[in-house]
Amino acid sequence: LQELTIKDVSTVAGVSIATVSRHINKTGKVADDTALKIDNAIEELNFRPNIVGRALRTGKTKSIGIVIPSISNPVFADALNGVQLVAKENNYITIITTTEYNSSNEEQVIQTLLSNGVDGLILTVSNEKNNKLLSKLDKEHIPYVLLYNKTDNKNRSFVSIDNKKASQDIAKTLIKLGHKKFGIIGLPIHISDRSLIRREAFSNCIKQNGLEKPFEIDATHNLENQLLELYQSKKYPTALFCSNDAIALHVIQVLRNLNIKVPDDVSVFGFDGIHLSNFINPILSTVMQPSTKMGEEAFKQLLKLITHDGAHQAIVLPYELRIAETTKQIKH
Amino acid sequence: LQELTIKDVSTVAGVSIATVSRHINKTGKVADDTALKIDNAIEELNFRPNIVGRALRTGKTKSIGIVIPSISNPVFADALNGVQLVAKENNYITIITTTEYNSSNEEQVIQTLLSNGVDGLILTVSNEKNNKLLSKLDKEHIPYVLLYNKTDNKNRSFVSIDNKKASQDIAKTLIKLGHKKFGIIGLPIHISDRSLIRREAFSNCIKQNGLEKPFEIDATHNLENQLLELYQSKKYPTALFCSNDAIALHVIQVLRNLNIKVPDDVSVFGFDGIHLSNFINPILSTVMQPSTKMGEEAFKQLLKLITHDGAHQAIVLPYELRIAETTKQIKH
DNA sequence: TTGTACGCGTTATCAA
DNA sequence: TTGATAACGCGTACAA
Repeated sequence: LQELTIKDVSTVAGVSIATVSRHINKTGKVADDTALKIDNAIEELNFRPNIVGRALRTGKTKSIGIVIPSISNPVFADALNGVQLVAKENNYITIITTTEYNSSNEEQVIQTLLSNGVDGLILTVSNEKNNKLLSKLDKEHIPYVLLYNKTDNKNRSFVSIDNKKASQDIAKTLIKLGHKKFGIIGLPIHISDRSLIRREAFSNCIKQNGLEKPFEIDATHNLENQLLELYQSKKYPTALFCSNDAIALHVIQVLRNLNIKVPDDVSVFGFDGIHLSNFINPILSTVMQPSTKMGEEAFKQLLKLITHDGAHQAIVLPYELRIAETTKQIKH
Repeated sequence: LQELTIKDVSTVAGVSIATVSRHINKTGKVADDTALKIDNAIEELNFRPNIVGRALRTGKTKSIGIVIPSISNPVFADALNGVQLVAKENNYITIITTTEYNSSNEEQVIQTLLSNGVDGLILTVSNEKNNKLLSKLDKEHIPYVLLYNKTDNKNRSFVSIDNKKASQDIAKTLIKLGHKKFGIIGLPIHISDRSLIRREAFSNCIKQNGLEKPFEIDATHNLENQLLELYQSKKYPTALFCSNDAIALHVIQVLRNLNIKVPDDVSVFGFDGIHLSNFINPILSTVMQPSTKMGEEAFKQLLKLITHDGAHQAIVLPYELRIAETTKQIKH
């Protein structure tokens, strides 16, 4: 694939490879006429420097590794877009790996990325706390930024929204609409620590308002049957908080199949603000995370860490509560 | 990031680097006890070979480059998943780049990928015909597989469905439902040759059935106003063919804002079969492409090309016509 | 301002 | 079965 080297360029231009290298990298002075000769040679041969050789020599690959649960979830796709946008501007390429929501894949993909010599990592891990892998990265001084994960560790950087506050906002909104019985549909902790944070913040807010502790459903385990069972009982929740939009869309479809009307019979709240939640009918009430912006910020912070001109940072971006059509004042 | 080398391993194991390399790559005989010593050293140091050094030496990076219009469109995200699945099995990493539907970005991202020494490419280009870049790749014998693009060139490999037949199927379905006036909403040729193929196949099928040539709308140009204008006239189409699902979802939302009922007033057909088209209400009638499978097949074919044990292949996968809830028999 | 020569980590050839 | 060493393409210290 890569036949030409700077040797070829130097031959055609009639100069040494050192001069060619200097001109390409704009390090050191090169006479105007030799610069021209080199440019012509590069043009003529259609030469592009071999990044592998450069990487071996410099110890930098100008690539970053990304670890996310899945590409298919639009939240992460949007974040990837943000990362790519800024990465491209800075001449970095991105190597994307996914864990498919299986945390035991995290180690392997990170090892693969490190082995490929990435200059840094952007990670969304299942669980930030007591994470052996992150500790290992810390110990080896490998630059990384957490995306969506939050941490209290001052020696780690992360980009996130305030999940706790957003979840409380949702609880308050639903309470204000007159709801008294709640359900939470989320992911287990070994899959997503964000889900746990959202669940607890929501649940605590409900309880602090003197209302009954929400019923909890694990979305990974036979969702349809669980919903069916729940709604066959008389005392079913009138409001459901889903810990992400993908779950919310799925829940709404299941309810529709069960002939339970949203929002007339049940209000549903999501979390993420994926574009398509805006296209469904009724439009989903949700928390709009600035995913693209989050990806951009994650890369910018990572770049600071890589180039050593930045300390660790907790970047918390604003969110927007979108109260749309899947939530409604309760009937009395 | 990568401090340890096989030199360190050889020191700890008390053998030469050549033996370590042989053992790691299972090339050449290594005595059982020295193999054990090497394994222990690798374990103890937590050594992983430096892929950059290996790549420089072997000329193979075990990486492939992917060029798609966008990560945010779930069609491509699903295809990426398929590629990653098989790539991972074969110890290849994937470098993903996007053109953001701007064909002038194609050259730059491909150059970047080649410069990074990828062993091959998977491409979805805006327009396969008269594509200078593809000709250049052909000339330089760079292995690549087209994904979603179709080609008549026997010296190129591609993975696709039969867009023409699928579009005819849609036309026939709508005709059978009694529709007589049609609209097509698509992308211009410089953005997507698939859109053109679908449009023409649909249009020709309509005309061959003695019906009026469909009205055409460019989705990239002020969609809302165009639809508003169209539906203010009396003779508006009762059936709209959108050349992909993303457009269809957008169109449905615009119609909803204009208070035009789908499917009661207008039938809408999409194309792609993204997961979320199944979650909207009404459920979208569309062509289900096996995107994940298509990604898998693209990688498998690329691997054959890379390892030289395969000829070029036209891989056409079956699709499924999903006649769901956005299409309806016309009122008389 | 330019050129020579070394080394980054690895694999592969050759000799032992 | 093992070890010494050249080479991959590049950047850079040093010499000119």
